[in-house]
Amino acid sequence: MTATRTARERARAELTQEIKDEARRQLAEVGAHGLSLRAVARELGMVSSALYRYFPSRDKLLTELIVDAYNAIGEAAEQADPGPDAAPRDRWLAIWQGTRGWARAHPHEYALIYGSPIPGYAAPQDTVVPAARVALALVKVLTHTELREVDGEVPPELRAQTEVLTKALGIIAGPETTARLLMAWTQLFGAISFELFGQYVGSVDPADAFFAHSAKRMAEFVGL
Amino acid sequence: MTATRTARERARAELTQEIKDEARRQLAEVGAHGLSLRAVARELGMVSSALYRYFPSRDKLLTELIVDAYNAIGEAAEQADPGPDAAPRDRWLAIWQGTRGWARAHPHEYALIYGSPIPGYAAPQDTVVPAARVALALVKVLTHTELREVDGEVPPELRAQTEVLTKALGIIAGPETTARLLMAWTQLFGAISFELFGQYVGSVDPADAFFAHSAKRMAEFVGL
DNA sequence: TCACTGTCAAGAGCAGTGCTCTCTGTTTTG
DNA sequence: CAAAACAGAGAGCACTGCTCTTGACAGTGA
Repeated sequence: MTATRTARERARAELTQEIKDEARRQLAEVGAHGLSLRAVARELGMVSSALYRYFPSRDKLLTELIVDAYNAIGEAAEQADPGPDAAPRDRWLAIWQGTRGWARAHPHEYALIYGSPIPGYAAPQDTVVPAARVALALVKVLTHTELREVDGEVPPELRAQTEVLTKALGIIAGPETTARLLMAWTQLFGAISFELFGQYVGSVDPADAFFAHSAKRMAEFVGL
Repeated sequence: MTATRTARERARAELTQEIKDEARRQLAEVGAHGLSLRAVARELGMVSSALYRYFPSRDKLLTELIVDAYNAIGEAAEQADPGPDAAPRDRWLAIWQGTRGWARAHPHEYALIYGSPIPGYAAPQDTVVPAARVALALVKVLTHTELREVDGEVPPELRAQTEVLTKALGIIAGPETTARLLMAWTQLFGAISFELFGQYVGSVDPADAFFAHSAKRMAEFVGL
């Protein structure tokens, strides 16, 4: 019956989760490169070949970890947002801080999604939606908010791209604003990556003040 | 004699170079993670253990490749600069384009230096100076140029950091300008990373127009 | 109750890895 | 010319991802 079947499936789901947890733990210790199925199995008290019942390959396991990480950082961004009642600038800053906070708490998972792509590994379509969550959280702040209009010419090629984006996201904003939003998005993750990957060592280290300053300036920059 | 000694040493230097070249070739094919000493040795027609006469470990080889990559991208940036006779905005844009051009031509070497840090690998002091070359090229455009003064409060913590930087770099610029320069530097590499690491797929792809636009906006942003 | 079926873990094995060691042959040096 | 320094070869260790086969077990229909 379904009862027994679910019992089995529940055990399976639990072990799957345990494998991912242990893999995440190892990720934090040795990085994506050093993640070893055998070591995960060993830690879980099972033999390596048994893991292949749950994940067809090391890459598939990594893919799941990647999707989880995208969702986790996206959720962190969304959770940080105080909501539509707060001042837009405060929301913007909170989302930046929330995103950075998660990244600092999970540097190896962050590196997994925003670091060097894993060679021979193509991001499956599953990652597209979770990957956009942080950006969407930022976009949400701009909607139903009066934006200072930003001026500037946008070349036709870029204008076409921004128009596709505004349509897809359902935002009412000119090409220049959309382009600046993309720049802000780039700045956010550029700053986090530089901080986590050690590029700020020797210049802005610790980066707290600089990060908050950047968030503020980029808010102005997009017209918030 | 020095002649004979240089004969041996020259052979050694040549083989060292060949090893690095082959390693770079492999890097482009399989990435840093897949770089294999055995495969390099095989391709060079020698046995793996012989490589250890030239590089004490795989990590040391990687370190050399990293330093080389920093120097190469720095040189690309410097070469792209049309020099002090050109208009500052043109110089700025050219440096951005030159940096991006090198990165696109050597994505795996770029990933090596601006991607996820290699776990268990600490960047040696040797990388600090080469790592700053691109930033210095940008700074050079600002010196001896009349900057539009940019306004904005800078919190004391960040102000202290910018003051250390302006002293070290010998630039005459206020804290806000320096902070904005740091943001531009972050934007430059954030955009290149996003492009190479696939984050722009589905939004600004190809990124040529957006990149040029970003360069222009960031030039204005720093007061150029 | 009994045979059948699907699931699971275990173990051996393959081809590959970084790295160390010892051995032999060559080149350089005193 | 003998001694010392150096170069490469080869074997070997402990490890990796992954495949294939084998034996044990749980649930199901006759």
